[in-house]
Parts: sequence; C-alpha cells; structure tokens
Amino acid sequence: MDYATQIIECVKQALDISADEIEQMMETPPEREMGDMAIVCFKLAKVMRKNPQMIASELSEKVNWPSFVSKVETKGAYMNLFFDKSNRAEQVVKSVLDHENNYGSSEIGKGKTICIDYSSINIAKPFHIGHLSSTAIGNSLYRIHSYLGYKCVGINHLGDWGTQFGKLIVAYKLWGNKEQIEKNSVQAMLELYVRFHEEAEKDPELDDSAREWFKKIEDGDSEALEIFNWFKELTLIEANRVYDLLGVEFDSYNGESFYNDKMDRVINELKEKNLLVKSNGAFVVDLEEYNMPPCLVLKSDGATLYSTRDMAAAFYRKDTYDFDKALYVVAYQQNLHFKQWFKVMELLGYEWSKDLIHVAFGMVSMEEGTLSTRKGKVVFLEDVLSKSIEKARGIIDVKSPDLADKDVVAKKIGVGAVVWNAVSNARIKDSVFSFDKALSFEGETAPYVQYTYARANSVLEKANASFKDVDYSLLSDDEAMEVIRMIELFPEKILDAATRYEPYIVARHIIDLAQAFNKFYYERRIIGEDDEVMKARLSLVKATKSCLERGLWLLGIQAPEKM
RNA sequence: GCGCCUGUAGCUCAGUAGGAUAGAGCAACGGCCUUCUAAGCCGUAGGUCCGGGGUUCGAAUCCCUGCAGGCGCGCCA
Repeated sequence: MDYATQIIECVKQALDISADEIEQMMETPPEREMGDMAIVCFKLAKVMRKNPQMIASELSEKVNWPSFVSKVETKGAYMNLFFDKSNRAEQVVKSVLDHENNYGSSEIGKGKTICIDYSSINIAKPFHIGHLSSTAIGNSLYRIHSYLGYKCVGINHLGDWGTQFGKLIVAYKLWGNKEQIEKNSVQAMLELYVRFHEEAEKDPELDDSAREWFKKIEDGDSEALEIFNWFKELTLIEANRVYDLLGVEFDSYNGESFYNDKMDRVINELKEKNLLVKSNGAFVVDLEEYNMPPCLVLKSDGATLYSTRDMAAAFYRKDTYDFDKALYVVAYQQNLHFKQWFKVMELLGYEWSKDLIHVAFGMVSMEEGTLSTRKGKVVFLEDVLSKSIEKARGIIDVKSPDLADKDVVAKKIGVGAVVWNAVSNARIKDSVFSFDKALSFEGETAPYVQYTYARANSVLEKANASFKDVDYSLLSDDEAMEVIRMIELFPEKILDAATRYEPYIVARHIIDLAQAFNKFYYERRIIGEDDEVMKARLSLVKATKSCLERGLWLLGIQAPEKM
C-alpha cells in the first residue's frame, strides 16, 4: 500500500468522511520544508462548523498516524506531514534500481491498441520544420503509450493523392529532366512545383492539363503512374534519412492513395442512413444542428474529399487494428475538419467515434512570416538537424577534445536539441522558428539533460561501486531528498503525459530532476566520502541516471554516456 | 459576421482537475573550476497573472463581459 492510501485509512478512522473526500483534501506542499504531504482543512469548516485552523490542530492529535509519518505540523488550515526519510529514500531508490529499464512503466494499457497517425508528410514536398511537431510528438506519444503497456500502431498517413501530382507531372514534362530529379530529388520537385504556379498565373490552361494528368493517375495510366511512383520513391528515400536521424519508425505508410478504392463504404453508409444531402451540386452531411458548417463528402464532379478519405481510413483502421483509441497528431488548423467528420462517424452510429482523438498542436512560422511551399519559402528539417549536429560537434571539439566517437555523440546531442523544441512545451502553443532557439544547448534543453546524464554516468564509472546493503538513511540531506522526490514523481508524470497526450510533462519533469541532481552533485561530494555515504549516494546517482535515460527515451531523444 | 484557441517577468514558457509568499530558462548584472564533466552551480534584479465585473473562506485557475493576437468557416489537404 502506498503512502497516500495508508494516510487516508488513518484519517478515515478519526473522521466520518469518505476516502474520496479525504483524497481531495490532500496535496503536495509547494515547498519541501513544508513537509511531504499536506491535508487541507478548509472544506471541513462548513460541515463541522468550526474554524479550519482549529480543525487542523485538533485532527492532527486525534489521528493515529502510520509509522512512516515522523512529524505533523499544523499551519493555519494545513496539516503538514513529514515522512521518515530513510524509509522513503529506500522505497524510491530501490524501486528504480529493481526496475532498471522500466521504472515508471505499467500494464494499464495491456491488451489495448492505440493507432497514432503522425508525421504524415506530403509526397514531392519538402520535409520541413513544420513537420517536426507532428513527427516528434507522435513518436513520443507512441513511446509513452508503449511504456504503459499499450500496443501502438504508428501510421504515416502519406499525402500522396490530389491534383498537385497532376501539376507536378505537367511541370516535369515541360521543364524537368531525369538527371536533375535524380540529383536533387525533392528540391528539384519543389522547384518544378513553384515554377508551375508562376507559369499557371499567366497560362490558366496549365491547370486544365494538370487535372487531366491527375485523372490519368486515377485511371491507372502507365506513364502517369510511373512518374508518380518515381517521385514517391525519391521522396521517401529522402524522408527516411530524416526519420533515421530522428530514430522514428512507422508500422504503416498507408496514405491517401491507399484509401482510393475504399471510399464506397463511406458513401454507401451515408446514403443508407440518409445523412447525405445535395447542396450546390455537392453532397454534404448537414451539421447545422451541432453548430457546425456542413461536412463535404463528394464534390459536384463526384470526386471524394479529405473528410471522405479520413472516414474510409478510420473504418480500415478499426477493422484492421481494432483500436481502443485512434490519435491524429495534426495541427490545430484542422480542428473543424476533425470535429466535423468525428461527428459524422457518430451520426453513422459508431459508438467508437468517441475514441477518435485529434491531438492538435500549434503553428510553426518563420520570423519573416508563414511557411509557404508554393513560394519555396521553407526550411528543410534535414538542414536544421545537420546544422545542430555540426554545432554540437564544434562544442565537443572545444570542451571534450579527447572524447571517443565524437560524431556519434554530436548526432545524439544535435538531434536531441532540435527534437526538444517540439516536445518541451504544451502542444497548443504557436512558435516562431529561429536557429538560435532551435539549436540552444543551455538551460532547459535536451543537451542539459543529456549533460546531466553523462555527468552521472561519469561518477558511476569512476567509483565502480557495489550497491549491496545500502544504508539509505545516509540520503537524508535536503539535496538528496529533493532528487528522491523528483524520482518518486516520475511514474505519475508519465501517466499524466499519456492521459493528456502531452509529452512536455515528461520533458518538464526530467528538467526538474536534472536540476535537482545538479544541485545535489554540486553540494554533496560523492566519491571520496565515507564508504557507506558514497555507496548510498552512488545508488541515488544510478537511479537518477536511469530516470533521465528513460525520460529522454520517452521523448525520442538519445542519452550519450559521455559528452 | 460566426466558431475555436491563446494572452503570466524584457523574451520563451511552467503553474499539479480553485489553496500557503506566482516559478523556471534565456537575456542583464555579480560570484564559483588545485577535488566526482563549468553544456554546470549560487546570488541580484525583473510581475496591475490582458482590462472589468461575479462566484468562493480563498481565483492566474471557474462564470460573464470587453480588448488584443492566431486559426478556421463547400467543392485544397
């Protein structure tokens, strides 16, 4: 039984209220000096018709506190409980060391499946910094949920369908050549795309011919398909370089084109259930009753739309994976889109429509304005990563000239610093991209956590100690206790991150842990102290190291042993 | 016009399902490397929690309203 439930039991015996009510009164004090746990008595004032301060002081005497509570202090309406330090240190540190690689993991997701739709890049378009959020957040949610026992299915819902491919083929046939595309890949495709839009302004006939070529793709024309598939292949080769750098993997690359022949079910069901109405030549589902504009399902020329495809994909995923939840890690610009088709699924009568979750995130813009593929105003993610790695390498050359595997370490740090930008703040926040910020290695950053990790590792390597018969009462100093407090909180932070689909909760927490550790490291000598003290402190170092590594891993960031 | 989101230190952000004196990082200033990695640590300074009402013993947090910014609103995705 954990501390909280034991305390609840004891309080319950002295007071005639439910465990739930007691739990609501409990909280962690803002400052460590105030104790390890607090019970707030304001709420009792009304029921007991006494002032809360008196209630607190009377109650503190009345309750028969469990043995691990070493002291109870009342302060106003607060009863502050202090726990026995060695007991607590032992419980926390041991549980990390006993579960070296899975502290904080659980089985709450056992037998459940979660589909996560993330990254979802477009074919023939650059993999730019705007894709970092979806990719990094999705990857982190994948890891967090896996850690909690869920079976995850990572889906890269490729944008490989639409008239833009007609445009691209037209542009390629008019101004492109094979060598150039082979050589510059997506960059060359992007140039063709940009040129198409420039020329199409002068010559609107280009748009017609683009539509024709897209029709050819749809109809399976061999020349059209050959070019299209070639572009797709080249784009994926390039994207995979970035995914390799990021350490991101997918279980499926089924994108829009995959669902092209799976639309009938959506249309038929909507017809059967009388949800489809004709409006201005197109077919829509009316959502006025739900205070939303109509959801377009079929264009007036009979072609399907984005929503249609998403619904077809949802059916396919439910059939194939039987998910308990399906997450869509997609920018908030598409809030309405998701709200609409989720509602349509509900109207179709599928109770699992409640399991469809749009995990929205904020916009990344450039200092000079928004990103625009059409104008070619983009920053390639690969370039950002390369620059970051290069910067890390430069710092290593100065600070750790004797380090082995400099390039490997530089990669971990450089990539970590960039990924950190996407997973360290609440998803919904907009951000403006700048190299200075993206490549920051100081303060609240991944390199800071990585540095702390490497530091901890270095101590452990030098000391080379055993962890048998540790006297945990030697970890009673404030700095050690603060580290212990952070480690203790780690598991619930992971859970919190999962329920809110917010990786930043893990990120924030490992920063707090790293800060606590660095202070401990600075204030308390580890090696060279009395043998028993050293052993106790080393076990705390080891536990910290393990938590930092797990935390970084959950965010999709690697931890170098040395840096 | 309607809908959704955001507004906390100069800047970037936390603030635990209303609770104790609102916290970090960056930038600024001042300290700390003959001892375990200074990518670090300590200190100083910096706040009308956008404004105004309300609910409550108690509000950055909940409700109403105003302001500012962002996003979205039928044949793109």
